[in-house]
Amino acid sequence: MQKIDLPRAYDPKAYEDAIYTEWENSGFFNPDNLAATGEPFAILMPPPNVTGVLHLGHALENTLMDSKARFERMLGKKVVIIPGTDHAALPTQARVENNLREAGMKNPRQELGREELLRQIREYADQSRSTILSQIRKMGTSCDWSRLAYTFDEPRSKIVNDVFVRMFNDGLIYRGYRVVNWSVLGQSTASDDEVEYVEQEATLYTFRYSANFPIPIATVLPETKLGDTAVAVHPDDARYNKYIGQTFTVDVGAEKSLKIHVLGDKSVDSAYGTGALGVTPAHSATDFEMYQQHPEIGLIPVIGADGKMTEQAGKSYAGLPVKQAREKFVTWLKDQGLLIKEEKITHNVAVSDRFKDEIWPIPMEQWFIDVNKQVPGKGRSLRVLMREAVTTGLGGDKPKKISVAPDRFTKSYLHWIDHLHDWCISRQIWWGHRIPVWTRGEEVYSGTTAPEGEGWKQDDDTLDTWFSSGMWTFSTLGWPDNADFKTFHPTAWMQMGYEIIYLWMARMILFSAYLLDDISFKQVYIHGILRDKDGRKFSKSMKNGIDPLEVIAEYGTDALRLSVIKGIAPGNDARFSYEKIKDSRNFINKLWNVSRYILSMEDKEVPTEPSFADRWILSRLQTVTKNVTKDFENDQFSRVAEQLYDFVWHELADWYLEAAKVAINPKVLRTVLETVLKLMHPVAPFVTEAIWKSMGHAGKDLLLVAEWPKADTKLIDAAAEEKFQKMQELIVHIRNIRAEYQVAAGNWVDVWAETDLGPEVTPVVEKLARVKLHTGMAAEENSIDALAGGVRLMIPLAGLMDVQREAERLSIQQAELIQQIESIKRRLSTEDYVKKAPPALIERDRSQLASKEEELKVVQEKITHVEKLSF
RNA sequence: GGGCACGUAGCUCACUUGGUUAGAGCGCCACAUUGACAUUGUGGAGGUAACAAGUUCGAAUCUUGUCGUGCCCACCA
Repeated sequence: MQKIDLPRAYDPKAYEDAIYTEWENSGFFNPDNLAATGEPFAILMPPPNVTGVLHLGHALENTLMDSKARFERMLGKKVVIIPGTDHAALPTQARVENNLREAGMKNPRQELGREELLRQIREYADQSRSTILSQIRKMGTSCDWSRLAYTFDEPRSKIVNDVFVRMFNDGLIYRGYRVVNWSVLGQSTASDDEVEYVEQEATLYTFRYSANFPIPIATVLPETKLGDTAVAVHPDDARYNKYIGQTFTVDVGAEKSLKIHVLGDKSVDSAYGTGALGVTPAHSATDFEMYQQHPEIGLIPVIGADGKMTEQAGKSYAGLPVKQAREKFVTWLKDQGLLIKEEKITHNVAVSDRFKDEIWPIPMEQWFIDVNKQVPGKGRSLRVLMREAVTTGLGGDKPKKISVAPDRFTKSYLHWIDHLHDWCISRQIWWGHRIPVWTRGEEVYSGTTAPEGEGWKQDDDTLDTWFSSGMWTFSTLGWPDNADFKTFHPTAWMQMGYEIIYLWMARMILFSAYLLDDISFKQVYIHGILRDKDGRKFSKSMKNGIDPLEVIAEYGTDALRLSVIKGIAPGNDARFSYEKIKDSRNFINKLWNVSRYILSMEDKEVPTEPSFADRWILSRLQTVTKNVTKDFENDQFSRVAEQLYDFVWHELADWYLEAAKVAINPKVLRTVLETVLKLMHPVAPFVTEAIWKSMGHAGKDLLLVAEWPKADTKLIDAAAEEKFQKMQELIVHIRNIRAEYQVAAGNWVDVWAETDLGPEVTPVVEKLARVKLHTGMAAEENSIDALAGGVRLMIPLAGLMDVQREAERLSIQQAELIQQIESIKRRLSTEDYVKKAPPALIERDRSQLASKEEELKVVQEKITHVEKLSF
């Protein structure tokens, strides 16, 4: 045996960093160094937010996109993964401000001022960014670092401004006075998608505005009622519909009176509460819509951006925090005898997903993208374009259709599109792209730079962070003139978690459709989220987080990669546990040892003819190659991992390597190993590259760019597969029959098994018997004879079941067989079955029946035998 | 309230167009052990496929209903 110079166990730490550096230095991460004839294939890395460090979800994403990219690269395509990060405007500023608050600062914006706070945020973001970039390297992602992008860098910012100006000039961006989601703590708006709902106990107050007002109403927010301008009732409600159209003047005890119009509106549920709805246009999005339909009712903002009551709420309320105003108003209602009922209910409170404070609907001037207006030159609205991109293709052009996998997410996307409101893109925070609009008196100018002349003032607001991420697929490629843009857009493949379909995917579709008249990517793969072993989300507060870097340090990157994609179904959440990582680590080690063994056999002589075992493994390898290729093409990553696991462990290692010990064929061993390494490289890049190198591949002959194997149908050998399978059955058969002889033969059993497999098989059976039937412990006593038509073995009795257990097992087996036989007989005597079922099926039944009857006979003989033994 | 999923072994999950005896990993039990690998090997136990009805020669798979679980959206006056 050749000296083995590889360690007994694979140690990832000894290889990973060096291999990554070698890949990087090879230049093959950059598509410019790949064959120019290859089909372009671009994947844009979903840019991680610079709000912190990477977690397991990022490990999953990196594994998915990198596996896909490595597969496509080996197919010969011109592959690029463009890495990048997202400045994540509001989340990042929120994170830094929250940190400052925890450190004792009351109002960071006031205390630090714009410049200093921005400096601190930038510092935090830069640090987070560099951590993230090194983590991406650790995960083995084969991205082209020369194309690194950042949503807030110079080229990206320029594109953001260009696009804004263009949309502004096209009339798609407008400034409007609307009710928006306002976070008092964050001092900024939030889009609908940035609002979470938390269930809370609250008091529902039922009251009348005044004694002369005929309709009672109910509310959990009494203080906002100081801004009511109408009451809406269902037009068919006999109790109230006589008042529709009337206007009442009511005194609400705040040194002012309110004019309340009574409106008829079909959306009012007359069965809920009092059956009437107090309309507060300024502090409810739905009431605001009602106001837009009936502008005559007016709008009275009573809560200000500072979370306190405004002057318009009345003198005695102005300046009060809302909670105090609520108490004051309720007390007043009680004193006036207007409060009819108080009851505890649970309801959903809107909360900012970043600042965690309660969201108040407040009317304000904000910037919006109009999703319903016709896009100049296209004759269709953005909403329609966003719909077309996943249904008919843009403008009915089929190649301009995005395929979403799994398809069910298309449905929820369309559902969302149908309920889409204009997108509020302005934020009142400082970290982000400043809105490129300048005003001077009544003049408004939008441009990429400040207009000429004195007295212009730039808008103070910044853009929603998704405004810039929505351009990611083309801003990274250097739209509009860069060669990359022409080569790689639309990008080939995209992946994301289902939780950002609306936030991100929708916005990418929007911008590409509007600006490029194209889709942003051809395929999108939606994945679920990783949960802990009990199905809970990973979160800081639960302290159940798993740090990918720690996993990598202990188990290696390949083990991490395998464990995150094993057992995931597209779009479904998956559970993640240390058991999975260990299992993957063990498998990586198995592959390592398989390779180590194969490499130690390199100097063995080559037999003149491949054995039936050689032909078997080569044949199986073709099937596996075919299936793995297909699964990669269809993004069935989990199945890729499973198939390779089964093949390497349970076919190659468990059967072939043992069988091959009889007649070692280094050439076949090497072919099989090389193919396996190629097939596994996309999911386990490091260990495969390490083995590849120790096979003598050097310099630029990297597995990274090795050619993907093609299944060779000439090597598919049904005869060899059948022979091998029969041999496996023979081993099982021998194991089963030895029980009959155990007493008769003492410590050793002399087993005779008939077979028509021929003399070639005999030595293999003997070899396998050592492993599978525990004959190895006394090999010299083991004897085997290759007799005509059979195999004769001496097998030790250690480890056999006791007679009683065997008897029980046999009687169960007998009962099952009888049942099965009867069921087949019953089926075969069904007229319809015989008439309608495919003939092959009936044939199968017949032969099965025969073999089962045969089996039953054997079992019954055994039972007789065991019964004798038990005396 | 509207929508989308799901319910398969103790646990986590597969089963690609309905067709042999529903599979795998973990866990459990028994056995083995200087040979590439204890990060190992060989076996075993364990399932009325949530329940019910229907379609079919045949259903885990298709239809309907019931029960249960998860998620998304809307609303919560």
